[in-house]
Amino acid sequence: MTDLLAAFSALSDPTRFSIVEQLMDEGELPAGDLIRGKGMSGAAISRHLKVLREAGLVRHRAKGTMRLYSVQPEGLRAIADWTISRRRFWETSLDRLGEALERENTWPT
Amino acid sequence: MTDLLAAFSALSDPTRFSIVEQLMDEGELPAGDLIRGKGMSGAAISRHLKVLREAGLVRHRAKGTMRLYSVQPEGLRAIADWTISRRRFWETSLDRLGEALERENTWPT
DNA sequence: CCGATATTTAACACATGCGTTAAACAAAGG
DNA sequence: CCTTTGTTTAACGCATGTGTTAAATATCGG
Repeated sequence: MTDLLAAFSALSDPTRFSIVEQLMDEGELPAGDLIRGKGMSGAAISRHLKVLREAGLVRHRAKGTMRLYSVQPEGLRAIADWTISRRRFWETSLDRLGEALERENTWPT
Repeated sequence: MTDLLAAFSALSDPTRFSIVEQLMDEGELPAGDLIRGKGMSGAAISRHLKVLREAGLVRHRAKGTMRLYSVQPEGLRAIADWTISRRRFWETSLDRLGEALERENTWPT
């Protein structure tokens, strides 16, 4: 399976998507923090994290007995590159990419 | 399920992804054309097309007994919007969105 | 070394996904 | 009408995905 399809597959699950969003919003977090609030056993979350790791969307490093998870940009790049390469299909005359960017805060220079 | 997750889910299947790519490359096509070359029964492709329709990624119109399929921009927009909103995670200092765009051919004005 | 804490792996049950073939439908044309 | 062509739906079987609980691992601090 390509990187891109693996990324789509991994993100298509609501639990995994919310994990990625949480890591984007809160930065590096221990697995335990990702378990709390998801209404699911630690074992289930641990397996979701494995899927995200194998899709290249997150990475983790050991700190003592904890595993600190964070977003891995490479996996997202596969999606971003595809999206950009096909932008002609989602852009409209009144909604160019440049304007889409302006709806967001400007990136740091 | 949100539009975004439905789109990810629909595109995570290799057959469905290839259908969307083919429609992007070749434009509107009858279901029969999408069946040929996929090495799979028409019934299977028809069900894949239904999944893509329900995810808002393709649409179809009747022409005689044929169904002409094409890409539906709205579904792709969900992905594009999310990707752009999170671009900070896949951009790098040497690879800004603007430069990524320049790697592609310029969009029509 | 022992027990407590953090996380992953194993084994299992159940739901969903995807392909098949056969049947159903719909439009077109003789 | 009746048949042919194009496409979808139904019924089924098998593989994969996702959650559970229990057990395994690993690190830390006496």
